[in-house]
Amino acid sequence: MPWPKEHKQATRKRIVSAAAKAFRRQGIADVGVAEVMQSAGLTHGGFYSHFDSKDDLIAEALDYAGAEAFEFATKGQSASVENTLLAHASAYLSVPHLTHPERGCPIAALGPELSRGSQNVRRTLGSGIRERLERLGELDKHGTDREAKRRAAGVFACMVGGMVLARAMKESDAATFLSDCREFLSKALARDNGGKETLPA
Amino acid sequence: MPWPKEHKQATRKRIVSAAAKAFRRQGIADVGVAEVMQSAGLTHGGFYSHFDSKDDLIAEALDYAGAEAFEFATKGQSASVENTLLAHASAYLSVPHLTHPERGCPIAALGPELSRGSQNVRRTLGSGIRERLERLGELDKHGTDREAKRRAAGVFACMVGGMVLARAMKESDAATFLSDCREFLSKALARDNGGKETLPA
DNA sequence: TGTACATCAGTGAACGCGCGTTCACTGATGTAC
DNA sequence: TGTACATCAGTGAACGCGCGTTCACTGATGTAC
Repeated sequence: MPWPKEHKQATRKRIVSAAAKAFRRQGIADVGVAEVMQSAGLTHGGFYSHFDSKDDLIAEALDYAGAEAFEFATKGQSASVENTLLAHASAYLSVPHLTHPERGCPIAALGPELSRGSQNVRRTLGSGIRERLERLGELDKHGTDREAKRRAAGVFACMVGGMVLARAMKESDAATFLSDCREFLSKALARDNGGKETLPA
Repeated sequence: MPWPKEHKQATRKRIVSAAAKAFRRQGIADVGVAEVMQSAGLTHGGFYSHFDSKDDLIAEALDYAGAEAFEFATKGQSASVENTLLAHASAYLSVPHLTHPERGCPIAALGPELSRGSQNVRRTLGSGIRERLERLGELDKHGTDREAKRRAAGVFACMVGGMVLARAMKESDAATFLSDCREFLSKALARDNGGKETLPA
């Protein structure tokens, strides 16, 4: 082997990372293979020695972005607050996430575009969402499993829709809107937990 | 005037309607001017006597789609239920809406793509959302104005995100997920209204 | 230790294609006489 | 009432461009001797 075995793997990861960032910032259709490769410090010709098609890259970038976004949301939580469902949602419905789609949730940035994608992309998308819903469910185990599942669904929907809407607004309206969404969830969740989920203002 | 004055106006409306449908079904980037014109029964050459650019069409189609979707959601409400915020949200978070993006909410179908659009598109999008939030606020006037505004924000977020997520899932999971979202909102809203907002199962 | 070599990651020109847009034109229409 | 005409909605060929993809190649690398 003339090259160290980790070398190609590292390059591939650089491409996926660059794609995950560019797709979330500009949309998948508006980012070409050449642009991704340039962001990774390469030329476009080499792309097909790493991936079979742009579509393969999309699926892999989606996986990568999902993991990155989860990390981003976890880091964004106030240290003073315990790791609850509401804390997670509040970190998601935040101004840093609003202004940095390229590091944020791929569903908020690309959801409908991904839903219209290939079978391969849709599969990745579907299992990513299922996993995310399970994790959210684990953060809030009050009541029956079915109740926890419903809560996770409603909160996740509010997170994604809140971010999609906030990014669709004038920037001056967006921060207030996000704050309204957080407050709404705070009250909705407080109902089931006797107020335990309420965040400090 | 060699042609009846309503003729060109009617043709223009046919183009806008075809675009509004095609964009929501396939995404804006995947629908060409030629395809829209063909759907309207015309050839692509005539497009620029109606619009300055594809971008102008996008903004107009967005307006058209928003109005159409509101009508769609209003018609979808069960006749037995009074026209409340929850009833509106339940009609939105429905299987017909899930399976017919081409007649549904343009934000659920195209939100992020529109947010990345031109200034013109963003302006239309922003004012459409503000108007929608106001209408939702009018459906539920309990508590202070500020509380009603928060409720409208949270519910709208849950509607949009719920639909985006449901469409991103396997079809077999989507209906249950939508039902979970409706239930979540039902409980969240019941809290403020002493149960008045609860829908029959 | 030094050198010739095989490997293969990455290069860059080229391809076919579909897009948004332009433009010279055609032909259906209501009007003037 | 019938006909010649001006108008302009709609046609379809053509354009430049950027895309995803292919492919013959280059040159940096670890290995064999």
